[in-house]
Amino acid sequence: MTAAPRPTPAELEILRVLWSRGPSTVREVQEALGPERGAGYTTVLKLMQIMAEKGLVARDERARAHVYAARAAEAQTQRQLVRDLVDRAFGGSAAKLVLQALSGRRASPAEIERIRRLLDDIEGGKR
Amino acid sequence: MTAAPRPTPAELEILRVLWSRGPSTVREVQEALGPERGAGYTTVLKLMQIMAEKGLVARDERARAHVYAARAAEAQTQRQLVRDLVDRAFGGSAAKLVLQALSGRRASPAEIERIRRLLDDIEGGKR
DNA sequence: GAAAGTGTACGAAGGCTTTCGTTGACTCCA
DNA sequence: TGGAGTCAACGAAAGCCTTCGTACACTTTC
Repeated sequence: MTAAPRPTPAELEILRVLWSRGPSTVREVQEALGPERGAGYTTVLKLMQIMAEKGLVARDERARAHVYAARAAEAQTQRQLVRDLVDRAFGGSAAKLVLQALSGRRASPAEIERIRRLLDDIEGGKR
Repeated sequence: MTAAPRPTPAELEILRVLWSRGPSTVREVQEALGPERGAGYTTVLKLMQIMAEKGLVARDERARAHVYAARAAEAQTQRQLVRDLVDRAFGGSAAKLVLQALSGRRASPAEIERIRRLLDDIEGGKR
């Protein structure tokens, strides 16, 4: 099992369900996706089968309804996606992306405080 | 002209050339992409023709070698891509993306200062 | 035990992205 | 005037993503 590839949009939706619900069956995921998504059962099944082949999810086949679990942690996948966007659209500058994300979008005071503290950490050496 | 769609990865590479060079011919773009990309001339031509159909670029056909120009400003496209990632991977929370982008990546002191000022602006009301 | 329900597996279709070969038009000389 | 070079246009191929119909296996229920 080499490095898992980047999830496609539909795959990412499924991963988000698995991250929030924990290990789940296909039916549970399909219902959690909600009606606005409207993906049929076999569509979700096929996607999750492919995800298992790709190594994005692990499959437990002991029960009749197989149980799937995300293989990478949410934060790890997010990091990968952010790095990808930074490289492709911001010439490798994470700071440019941050500026773009903060302008045009509001953040709560608590979140701003967290960001400030993170900036302090970065500036103050790796400590 | 409705809203231009999100550029694909290959299209984004071409847009980056157009943003940095300004209006350019296919040959200029193809050469600017560099050998590590290795896209053939007709490949780049086809991509740019499709981009013109999609409305991602404007085409000036007065000269024999048509001149293409990006239709959306770089910042606008970046904003679109960031919003997309925030929605798809961060549940709509831009702050979460920012935290993810800043950890794991270094930023220069000058950039950190710019981010701090932006946070001040946000916190201080729209002033 | 038959029928209904629930599950996996398989395959195929349609659309999009990327790639490039080929063709025909035009231009620039020598 | 004819050959070399440059260009746009077109079409097709290959691969991936998403969707779903169909088939088959197993379980539950009457």
